Amino acid sequence: MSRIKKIDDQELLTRLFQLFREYGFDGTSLTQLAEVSGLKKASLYHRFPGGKEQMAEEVLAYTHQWIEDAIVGPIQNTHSPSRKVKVFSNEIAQLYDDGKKSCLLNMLLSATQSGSSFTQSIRAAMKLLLDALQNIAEGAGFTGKEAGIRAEQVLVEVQGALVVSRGLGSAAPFKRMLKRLPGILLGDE
Amino acid sequence: MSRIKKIDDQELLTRLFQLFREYGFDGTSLTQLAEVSGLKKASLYHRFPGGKEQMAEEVLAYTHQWIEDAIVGPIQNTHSPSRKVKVFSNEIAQLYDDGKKSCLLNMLLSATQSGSSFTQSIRAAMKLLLDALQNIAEGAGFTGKEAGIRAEQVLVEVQGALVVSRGLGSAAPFKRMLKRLPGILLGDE
DNA sequence: GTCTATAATATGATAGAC
DNA sequence: GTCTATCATATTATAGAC
Repeated sequence: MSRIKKIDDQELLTRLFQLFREYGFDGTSLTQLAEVSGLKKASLYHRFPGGKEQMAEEVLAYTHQWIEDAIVGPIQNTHSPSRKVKVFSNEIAQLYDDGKKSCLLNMLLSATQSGSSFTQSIRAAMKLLLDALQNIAEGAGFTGKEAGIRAEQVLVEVQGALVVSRGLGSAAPFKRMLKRLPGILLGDE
Repeated sequence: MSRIKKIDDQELLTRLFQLFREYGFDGTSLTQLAEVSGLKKASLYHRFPGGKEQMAEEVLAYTHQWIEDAIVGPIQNTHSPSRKVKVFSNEIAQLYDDGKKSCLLNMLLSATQSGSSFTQSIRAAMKLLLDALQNIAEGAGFTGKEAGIRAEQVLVEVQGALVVSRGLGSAAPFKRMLKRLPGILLGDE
């Protein structure tokens, strides 16, 4: 009971991710992080010598990877623009549990330690999403510039719908937002 | 130097508001709250016997009042729908400093203590905003139901633009969002 | 109404055994 | 790689003087 990992890196990051995205950086304590991971604090420090800040950074890196694997890749491998929109919608509906769960990027944006490296990672993740969305709009016939603006509008709608749905305690705004996405990205208003 | 207030209630709440909206509930400490208010911790507890939680609650109540005074009222006293949109846009552009500052409602949505009364106040504030926005859309000729949906979309766009603008470190998404508002509320797409 | 002083607890973090 | 035990500090909060 010592030289083998009680929990593998991916499962560990998944658990930490869930805490950070629910309570944010300052709202999440080491005690909580230890509880959900099934590890003692000292063991967490063995895995993350940089402490809580490193945990959040790695969770952000993990999220970046998730965007590439679940969004960017599948969209690239899909030909029809309208099916690309479906791929995107389905993935975020699952990730955010139909608007009931919040976005890690928004939650970590508030962090007190935010002066550090979170800012970069959040920006990079958003840009990754914007690129994928712009790809869709360009496939639908929009010029690069116009496609970029529509991609931005979609990211705005997604983030906003998450805030409003949680604020109102209703999944309805998130679901209505999903219905607007094809019109924005494919231009069929 | 004892029986008179060093800082009046309104100015005090304004200072606390700025802290909570920048760092959120868990990210804001009593030390910080004491610093910005110019009061010692014990004095803060004299003004807010319920401690930090009461401070946040009263800041939320103060925000509710602000919405009524700066948004709901002026919109009711404006006749042209297109001018109502301008009133709304100008007020939020100022409140959020063109997208550089975050929304208190979003920040307190994350609070650990959120199980308590924040949830209600946040919901009430959002509903107040939705009513004002729906008023605009109805004035522009939309039916109650359609006006409600457009009001919701505007709230979503505002909240989302704040997240994206802060995430990307650019005011551009917020400004582009402002330009979309007339089209959504007045229907001139 | 504000202050100094202090308490009680929680927090992020480390030392060292196994 | 994980654990128990512990530390130093920061946090929320209170007592009591002026």
